[in-house]
Amino acid sequence: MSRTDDIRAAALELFTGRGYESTTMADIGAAVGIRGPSLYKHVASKQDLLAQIMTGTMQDLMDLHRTAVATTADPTERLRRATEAHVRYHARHRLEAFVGNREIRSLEEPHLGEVLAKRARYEAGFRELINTGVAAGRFHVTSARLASYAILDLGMGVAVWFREDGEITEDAVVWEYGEFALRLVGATD
Amino acid sequence: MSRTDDIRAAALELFTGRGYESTTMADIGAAVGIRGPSLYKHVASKQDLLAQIMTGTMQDLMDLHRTAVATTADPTERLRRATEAHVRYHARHRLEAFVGNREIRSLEEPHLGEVLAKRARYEAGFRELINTGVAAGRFHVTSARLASYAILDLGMGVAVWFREDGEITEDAVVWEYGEFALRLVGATD
DNA sequence: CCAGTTGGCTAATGCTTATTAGCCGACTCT
DNA sequence: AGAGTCGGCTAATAAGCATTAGCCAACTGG
Repeated sequence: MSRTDDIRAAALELFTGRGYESTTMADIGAAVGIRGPSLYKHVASKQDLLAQIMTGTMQDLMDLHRTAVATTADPTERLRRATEAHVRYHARHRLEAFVGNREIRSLEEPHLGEVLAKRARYEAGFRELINTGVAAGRFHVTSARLASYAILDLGMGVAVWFREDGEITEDAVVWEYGEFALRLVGATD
Repeated sequence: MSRTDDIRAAALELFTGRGYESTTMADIGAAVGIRGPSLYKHVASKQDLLAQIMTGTMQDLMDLHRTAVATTADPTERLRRATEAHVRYHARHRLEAFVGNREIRSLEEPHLGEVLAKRARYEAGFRELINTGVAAGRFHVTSARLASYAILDLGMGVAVWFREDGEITEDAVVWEYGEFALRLVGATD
């Protein structure tokens, strides 16, 4: 763990707690025991710190989604695994996910476009999963788009309220939310 | 009342689009055709503008919730109506709801405490609704807390993606999300 | 043992910002 | 008409901020 990693971790925590705009380079420096200007010996800029968090988060989510969906063709099982991966990431990396969702407005080009494109593809993946299930007569929803929005939003919510030391474990949330997703789409098993 | 309301509306729109911290008084002034400093002839401060939005939003939500739940004792119907009110508010007043959720970090005391307290009571209302249904054997969930988080998060999501001129109408979202909520808690009707 | 690099520091630079002061024209009421 | 208020304006105030410049001590590798 290098100093640079410490800085990234401190920035992540501060961005989560008070937001990108309200976090100063001096704050980040103080969190790792140095002065604000010294940070520039390790990172390019404050904006770069944000960009790293955002692009890394979307990349991780995409990778997990692909892996989750790769090993079965059954619509119900695919949706369950995709939802579980989604929720598990939002519980386990709640700071990254929280910042990734909340601070898009502070991300500048060219990273903004990249992240938005990745996000659109991620959403499309869920919608397709649901559409396939509906076409196969396994899911029963009026609008696949609404259902996919709903499932994705559930995960984002997890990043907001989940606590590692809370009374609900990560596994409990993952399992229950997987169930919620299947109930949502009216899966017949 | 014209000017002051125009200013509040402009501030709401700008806070939604670029966030509280990134919105300047000059921006808000420009949106209503005057200079930044002139705003102080109508409002006390930028922070006051935010506080009005936040407290007003929570108050409206609480009122709607109480009304929705008042006219029936059936657990399923109560949860459906509460969810519909929740979702309808988030669709119809998406800017208020969006800012209300996203900018809590920028709200200062004493308004912060007030808003957090109201929000806690609002959440407790939903949890109680679900607990009652579970106790009556009408709902089937492992954790009422998880289910209430899930339903509330769905509404917040609506405020993010809903568009008045989109292809999905407010009524469609309200109805479908009401169904989602009942499916989520495994309501037996 | 010394040249170079690394990673700190303080001071300066060049903004941007909320808010206040103080001025003034236009309208209102008597 | 004239006193007062209303609602603009520009200029000043007093910060706060990201980033750069330039300095220096400690390590490091040959």
